[in-house]
Amino acid sequence: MKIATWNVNSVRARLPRLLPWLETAQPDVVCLQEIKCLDEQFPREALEEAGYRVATYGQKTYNGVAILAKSRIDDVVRGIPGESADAQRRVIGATIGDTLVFSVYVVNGEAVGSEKFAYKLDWMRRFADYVRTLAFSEKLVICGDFNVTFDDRDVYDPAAWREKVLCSTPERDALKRVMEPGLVDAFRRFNEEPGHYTWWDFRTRGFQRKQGLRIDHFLMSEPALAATSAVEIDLVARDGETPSDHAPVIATLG
DNA sequence: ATGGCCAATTTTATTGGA
Repeated sequence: MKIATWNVNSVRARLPRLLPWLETAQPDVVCLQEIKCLDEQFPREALEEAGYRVATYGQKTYNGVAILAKSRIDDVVRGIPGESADAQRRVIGATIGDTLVFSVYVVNGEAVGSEKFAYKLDWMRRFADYVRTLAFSEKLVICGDFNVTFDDRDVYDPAAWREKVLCSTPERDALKRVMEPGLVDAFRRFNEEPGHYTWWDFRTRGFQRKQGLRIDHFLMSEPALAATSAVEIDLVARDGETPSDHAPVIATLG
């Protein structure tokens, strides 16, 4: 089974890239972030015609997450349980077969010390409290755009980014708290080398200059990790016409 | 040091992204 995560930066704008990519990559499950539309605006019919069932948690203009799957999507959880109805829509989870899958879009944070940065740390703490309640003895896959790098290997210019947003110690500590109950950065089980990125800045032509960050991750419980044979970044999907600024990441289980 | 690109809406500017 292939599970993919992709921050598509608007699902409606990206549909001309998403549909052929599904045809080529043939993922069984796709976790989308930044769909940037209401549930009723989601291109559900086109994706169902492509062979996927759809669960969305959309929001106007900003944020919004979704899960696509070729098989049944059960027990859908939208948002962090307990948060208000008008909360930013950043997480959706569901049971697919024997695996609990979450699509997560962590707050960007703008700049270290800003109001949005404080909100990011608060959101991550609330998410960590929720994650703590999940079953780590089962196959648990929490993937998405975490907007945090783990270490210098994930950063094209570590000196320039030192303690900047996406690379700061408080954010990295917040991510560690999410993982603390028993989740692993699955990508690093297969590749220890620096220079593997999942996001590149449009403005600086970062992709063409190979200047990016690794901020899209697969966090897995040990049972999920044990079933995983590969975690790969799809650079082809980031190239070409009208790409997202993020590449998809694909985990192969079983 | 600065800005650059992209998407959506508030649309011919602004906001947010990272």
